[in-house]
Order: sequence, then C-alpha cells, then structure tokens
Amino acid sequence: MTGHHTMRQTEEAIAERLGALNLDFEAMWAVSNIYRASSAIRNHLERTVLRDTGLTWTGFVVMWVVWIWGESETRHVAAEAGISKGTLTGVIKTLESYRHLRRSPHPTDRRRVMVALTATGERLMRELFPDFNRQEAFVVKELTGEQRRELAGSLRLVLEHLERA
Amino acid sequence: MTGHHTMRQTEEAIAERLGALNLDFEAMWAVSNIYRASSAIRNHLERTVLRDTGLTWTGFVVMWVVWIWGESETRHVAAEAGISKGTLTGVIKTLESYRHLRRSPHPTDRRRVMVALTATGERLMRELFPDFNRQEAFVVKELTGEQRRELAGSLRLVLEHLERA
DNA sequence: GTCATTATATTCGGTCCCGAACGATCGCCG
DNA sequence: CGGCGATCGTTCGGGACCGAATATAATGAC
Repeated sequence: MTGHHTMRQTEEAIAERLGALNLDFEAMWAVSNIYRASSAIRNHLERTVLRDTGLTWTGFVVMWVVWIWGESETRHVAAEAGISKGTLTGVIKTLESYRHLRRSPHPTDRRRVMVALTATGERLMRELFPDFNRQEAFVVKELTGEQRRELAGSLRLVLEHLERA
Repeated sequence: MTGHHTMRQTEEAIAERLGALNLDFEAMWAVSNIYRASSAIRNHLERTVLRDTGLTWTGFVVMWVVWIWGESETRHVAAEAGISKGTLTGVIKTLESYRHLRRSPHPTDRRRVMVALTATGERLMRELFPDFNRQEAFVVKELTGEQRRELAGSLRLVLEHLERA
C-alpha cells in the first residue's frame, strides 16, 4: 500500500507539508487510515481468498449480500453492496454468466427485478466464506479482542453518522 | 451505504445466517466495517468536496501524493496511492489533460518518468484541501479525540501487519 | 379512466482498475 | 564491451464504477 515509504516517513512528510494550514490532523489520520486499511485489506483478500475463484471483490460482495439476505430486489442489493444501480446491472450480468445467480421478475411489480443465488452460487459461498473469514482474522491478528470491538464500534458510529447525513 | 436496512438489522441477519459456521465474528465485524466505512466516506467526500472540481477520488489521491511528496517517480506514486502502475498511467493521462500535473524524464535513468504538479494543480490542492479536511472532520464528528486516535492507531497496526505479509 | 408524477432497471460514455504481455533501458558479470 | 537478467512505464483486454439519460411501469389526482 505505502510502497517504499514507511508510515512514519509518510506522517513526517505530511506534517511538514501541511504544518502551516491549521488542519484537523486527528480527523485526517483517522479518515486516511480507514481508506488505506480498506485498500490494503481488499488487496490482501483478493490475492489470497478470491485469487482462484474467478470472483472480483465486488462480485464477491454482491454474492455475500444475496447470500445473507436471500432473494432480494436489485436496488436493495446495490445499496447493501455500496455500489450504484447502474454498476450492479453489469455485475449481475457477469455473475449470471458464471451461473452464480439468477434474475427473476418481481411477483407483483413488473418494474422490479429479484436476484437469488443458484445452487452453484450457494455452494460457492458456503465453501468460500470460512476461508474468507480466516483471512479476516489474519488481518486483525495484531489487535486485541477489545481493540477489535472498539474499532468496529467506532466505525459503526461513523457509518450511522454518514447514513443520517 | 446500507440502504434500507439498519446496521442492526444487518447484524441480526448475518448472525442468523452464519450462526452455525463457527466463525470469528469479531474479526468479521472489524473488517467489514472498515470496508463499509471506507466506501461511505469515499462517497461522502466525492459528493461534497470533489463534486464540482472535475476530480475523481483516485485522481485526487494521486494529486495528493504528488503534492505531499513533491516531484516523484511514477512507481512510488502508484504505491503510495494504492493503485497498480498500469492504472496510474491512465490516471496521469487524464490529469495531464486537465493540466494539473506534468511528466518529465528522469535525469539519469531513461526508463523512469517523473511526475510533478503544475502551478494550476498546486493551486487547486491548496484551495481544495482545507475543504477536504473540514469534511474529514465531519466524518469523525461523533468520535471523541481519544476514539479518533485509537481508531487511527488500530488501523495503523493492521496496515503495518499487512505490509509485512 | 386519463394524465401527470413518481419509481424502477437498463443503457451509455468516460474513467478507473488489475494483471499479463511488451518493448525499452539499465546493471552486472564475464 | 557484450550479452543477459532485472526493472521500468506503457499497452491491452476484461471488468468495475458513476451519473445522466432513457424506457417502462406503477401510483395518485381529478
């Protein structure tokens, strides 16, 4: 993620460059570390768990959402997966071509479209997710249980705050 | 980000769906909240600060890196920005067309390429970043100073752990 | 019942994104 | 000094990504 600079060097360069600008450095570090950690984690999980599955990160997230919630309307899947509905249309097209999920018409509203896992998709998630979770555990290996809970809790506050906004 | 489900509903659905699988839920919540928060923050900053600048998120990150570090070799910029060198080539092409940055040959190694901000790009960052930082502060508004520091610290541990891996 | 408003998924253009393949260049070792 | 393995940025193909425009369908007003 940070390439040939250490985090310490990065912090020093930033402090030097921005020292005169009267900024909220605590907020900056919290936010930029969320983004950096997220990228690093995504890269790690793509390279370890997803590598040989043919799934992209977003494809996996979409599968996960449909797995957890069961057959769902596309706009809910897009919202849960954190992507636009336009993007979801394309991702579903890809996942449909792999026979991992299927579309069906909404029973009463012909504008809407339902998405569900196929048996293949269901099996894939059942096999994949324990591996995925093992790598998640690896990612937070250096944190104590208390730190993990506080981390999740603080992020949840951020999320709820942004949802209200 | 989470659409029409509350986080609480999401947590319940996941616990119900995965209860039998013997997973590390603390790790799962920490990791998935990092990803969710990161997406939500990115969306928020794109919609507020970046909206009228013509910059994409990645374009802004690349500009930021070159701003902080000064004129740099492209492979360092790619690493700092967390994108592949192939992607960076395209992003630089876009930013060059806006006259926000420019390429120049490395003084001694003709394989390498240097990237620097133009005067326009420099001015843009100087004007943009205080706004950006104000929104960063808004994002973590619900956290205490102590929580912000612990959040940044925990994420830094995660990052350093993944860098070593 | 009709028409305007609203809500839905899809399409489209431009950008980002990765990894693999490529061509140019460099550094080293003989 | 010659060649060859390593390193660099670019290109390419396939996919993800957004927001605006579009087409279709449901809803509400009257």
